[in-house]
Amino acid sequence: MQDKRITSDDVARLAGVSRSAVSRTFTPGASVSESTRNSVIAAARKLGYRPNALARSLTGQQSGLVAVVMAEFANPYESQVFYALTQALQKLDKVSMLVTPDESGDINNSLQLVGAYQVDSAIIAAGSLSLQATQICLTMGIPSVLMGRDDPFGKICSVQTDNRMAGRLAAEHLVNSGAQRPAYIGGRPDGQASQERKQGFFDSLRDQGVEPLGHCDNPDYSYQSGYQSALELLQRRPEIDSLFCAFGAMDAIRQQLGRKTPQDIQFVGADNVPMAEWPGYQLTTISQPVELLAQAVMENLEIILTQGQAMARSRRVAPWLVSRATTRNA
Amino acid sequence: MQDKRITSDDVARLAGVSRSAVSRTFTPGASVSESTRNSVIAAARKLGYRPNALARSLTGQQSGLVAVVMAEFANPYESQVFYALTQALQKLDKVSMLVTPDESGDINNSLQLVGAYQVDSAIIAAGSLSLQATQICLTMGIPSVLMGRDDPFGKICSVQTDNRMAGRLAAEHLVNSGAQRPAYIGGRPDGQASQERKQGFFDSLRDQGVEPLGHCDNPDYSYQSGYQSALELLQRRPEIDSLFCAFGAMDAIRQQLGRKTPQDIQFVGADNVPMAEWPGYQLTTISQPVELLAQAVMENLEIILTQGQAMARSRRVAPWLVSRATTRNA
DNA sequence: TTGAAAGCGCTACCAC
DNA sequence: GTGGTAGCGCTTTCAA
Repeated sequence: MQDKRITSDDVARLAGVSRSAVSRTFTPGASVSESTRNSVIAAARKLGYRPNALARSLTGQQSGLVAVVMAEFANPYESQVFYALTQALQKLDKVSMLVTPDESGDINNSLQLVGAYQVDSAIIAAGSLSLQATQICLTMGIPSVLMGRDDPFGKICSVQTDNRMAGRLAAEHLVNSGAQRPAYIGGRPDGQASQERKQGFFDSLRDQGVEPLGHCDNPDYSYQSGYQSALELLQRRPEIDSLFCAFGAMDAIRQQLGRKTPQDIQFVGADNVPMAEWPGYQLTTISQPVELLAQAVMENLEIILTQGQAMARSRRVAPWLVSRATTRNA
Repeated sequence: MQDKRITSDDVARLAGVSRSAVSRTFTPGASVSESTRNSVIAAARKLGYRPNALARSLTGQQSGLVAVVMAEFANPYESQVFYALTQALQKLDKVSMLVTPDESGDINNSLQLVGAYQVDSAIIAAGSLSLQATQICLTMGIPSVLMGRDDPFGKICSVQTDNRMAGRLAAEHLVNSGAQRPAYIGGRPDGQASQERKQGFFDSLRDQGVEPLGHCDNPDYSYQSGYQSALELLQRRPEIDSLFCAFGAMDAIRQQLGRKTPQDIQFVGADNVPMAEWPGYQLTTISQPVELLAQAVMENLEIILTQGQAMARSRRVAPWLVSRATTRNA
């Protein structure tokens, strides 16, 4: 119920020391005598004192604020990533600030806004917006890490899933399960991740002596668009017996075309979204190693902040196969 | 590429005015002459200046930071809410800070952390954790708004969906569609929202002369638990011909029990999650009016901040029926 | 090890 | 309407 904010001055007075002493007590690795430290801690606890992070950052310290730029939250994968990032940051006593484009789809205003909060760094995971966001962060002088794609200009480091490996894992699983005529339905044709997945998938198939039967992209990686793409592809090539794809495509084939799994067709999902393990789905998927990605981002952030933007290297995180019964109960 | 941060001093110098003039230019409703304002704006633009929000908040201004306390992101409804809140805050030049419990499920440390950032207020939507969070925010002196439940102590205001109305809408829809033996599968037995929904549902049924056939709760409102509950209920009362429930229950009945819709059984979903409109589902649902809820929260925040915690009143936001083809294509 | 004092960038108050 | 100045809470020299 304390109405007034407790300042270091209050603590100092109660502890009978100077403000400097209080500050030192809360500065890791500063030089304070045991007795001083103890009385300060005691006074601080009694008063419920916490250093004002805003005031601290004004003295040249890091603010502890990290911007997370994301354009999409509809896809559960995105929100999972955001949650994981926030958790990881919290563990380092940092705080995430979500930055989203405004209604017109523009990211600039929002970035300007959080820029005013002196964020130490930015994590850019905004899909199609990421290039623009990267540019803006660079000109604002905010050290940044990209997620989910490379920086085509090679200016900043990135963290992403090893998509080729994801493709290979999917291919191996399908072939091991007896697939003979596999196909791929991917995301945006211009999406780096989708391209890499496809490449890994096809490479591995050929290595195993299986000829991939076809592939198609879906314009925006949405459920609907995957649904459509799958219908078209399967109408063109009805002999396809297995697919590496996302949920939309799978539902289309099972529901619209009435194909049964695994008798008629087999699937590996491209995203280990929570839905994949629901009783109705039980879909074998390639995991998106969200926590590991977040961890890798934290490590790069650390490097960037202490040694500079140039010292951080891009990183790939290995996904793995999550094997589940592929049959639907219906 | 500018490396040094631009301060109001820089702008003042370039514009040939004082720091005060710069400050006034960026203070809505301050008194500056047109000519001064213009030259300041020009200089600021040229330098890429934005007032430092952290420094500003040190002068007694509001920080513009708002904590959003949430315990769950797995449920797409939660992340939708967070996104909507962030967007709404951004529109008011405010920034959201997500606060989540740490790995041990404790919210205190996280709250302490963001408390150090002098948040102006907190939005508490943490389900089962919200009572604890509310308590902590109160003792830290952070004005708060609850989402999705009432404060049992009546200390702070809340914003929530009108759950009784949701229940009534569902009942009317089912009866209009010819339902005779409806049942309800809800969330946590202790959950206020679920209880209210049930009450509205049953009241409306009785008003229409239809006797509800049964109901059950599911312990944690998860997909799995709804799935189980539905199987049990339907085994006990196989004559049930319609349900107001969530996804898990619906999938269980269609897939596990093989009941067809709408011939064998009809559904109204309790959440208008994105999935509801997927081609595979096309489920009629009660909307969760997320944007309106966010808007209502903003309005309460405004009241709290300007007139004090006590002046804000709890608010109910009306949901509506989203009617879709209830048949699955399969 | 300690305290006094300067200063981070900003706004508010005060004379002009 | 305008500029000087004090001060927000903190960390960090610098003497002691």
